[in-house]
Amino acid sequence: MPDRRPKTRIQQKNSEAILEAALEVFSQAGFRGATLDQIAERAGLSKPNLLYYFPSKEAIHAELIKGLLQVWLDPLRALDAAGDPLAEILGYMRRKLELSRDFPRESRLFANEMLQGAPRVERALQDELKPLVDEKAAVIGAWVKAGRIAPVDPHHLIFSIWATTQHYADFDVQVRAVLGPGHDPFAEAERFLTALYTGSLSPRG
Amino acid sequence: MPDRRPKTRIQQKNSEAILEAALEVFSQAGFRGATLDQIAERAGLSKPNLLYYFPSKEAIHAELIKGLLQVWLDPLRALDAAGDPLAEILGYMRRKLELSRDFPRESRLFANEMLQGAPRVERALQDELKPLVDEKAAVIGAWVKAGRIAPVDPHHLIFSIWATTQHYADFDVQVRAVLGPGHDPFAEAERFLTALYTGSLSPRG
DNA sequence: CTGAATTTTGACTCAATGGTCAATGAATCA
DNA sequence: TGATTCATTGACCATTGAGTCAAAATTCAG
Repeated sequence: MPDRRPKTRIQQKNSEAILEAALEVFSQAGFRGATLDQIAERAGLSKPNLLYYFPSKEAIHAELIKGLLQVWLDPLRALDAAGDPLAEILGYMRRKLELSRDFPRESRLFANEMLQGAPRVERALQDELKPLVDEKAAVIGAWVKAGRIAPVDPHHLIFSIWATTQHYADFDVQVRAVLGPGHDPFAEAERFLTALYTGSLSPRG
Repeated sequence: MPDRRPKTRIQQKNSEAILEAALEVFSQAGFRGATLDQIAERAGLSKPNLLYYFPSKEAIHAELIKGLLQVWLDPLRALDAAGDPLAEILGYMRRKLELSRDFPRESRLFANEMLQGAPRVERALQDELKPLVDEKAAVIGAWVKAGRIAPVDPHHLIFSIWATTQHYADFDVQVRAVLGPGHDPFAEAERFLTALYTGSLSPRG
């Protein structure tokens, strides 16, 4: 069995192909909806060969999920208490929206996990997500207290940024069905959300 | 085989029990993740008995989906061009949030469907959702043009209401994990979203 | 070039799952 | 009460899907 760190070129290449294929399939069908055959086919491997690289379906999924939360949280980590409040929050929104645009499959994988009740990430939510969000919510809370932005609940402000940005990845079909052709949902979303938060957060609102 | 309209008391009762159980299971596990055994068990029936009432797993799911879009769109239909702009939009947000609170399983069922690429509702999105949204977007657009609310993209305003309200049903686990105990997410959300849209939509923003 | 290590696969197993069916057990109604 | 329809189920079946394994093919180091 190959080690965690792929050693040979072949292992490197095939592991990547498997994860890429698995991301595609899991994000679209959910964990139970995905089959190893689908993943193997998309990766250009036979099923037994796929199982030579990963011990189980669970393992592939776990590997995919592992990095996910980190990437998802990075933009929030970058929110700087020393910066300009509105600019920081808008910057966070923008980075999150870019994630949705550039990694929609990752977003859907995560959404699937949440819908299923987060059985495989609940721990991580408690141990990593909550502390970070609490920390940044405190930063925002301080801005509010100092009168530098309008009074809002920091936690729910963060939720609203998550919700609005991820919506464009997770509900992509719906968004496009409603807008019709000739639209760039993400570009429009950036303009709209900038206006939304600017209007709402400016002090003395 | 029983007709569409249940005739006897027994058919009435069992059909309902099946749909109720199926909603529970489908919304949590997705279509492929759900099994007839799970549904049958939850409905208190044997699997063959369940299949006496519905011809297939597909049929149960279809029946569930059928009514869904209507219920989902009702709050938007109620948005009144003759009313006060801000009050109408806030009212819509509030009704949508109540749906999320009172029917989270329906919300998740719908979200599952969207994540999967909406294979079973794409037609309905085109034929029913889009026209209605376009109509109401035009109403909001007229309010903007009249200077009665701040200039915003009506379609994306509606998207943001969908996103923020459904988030509390679909990502319930995450919301609760982050907030910790002692919170009423929906009550807090109502306050936050009211402030968000009031601050952002008030004219001369 | 040769032997060892790595990679690939055909042929399996075993459990789960959607669905069928004939037979049995209730209701119901004349 | 007896005949007829409705409801329920145990025993199946076919397929799919996760995972195994020994053997074959390929790669690679010396």
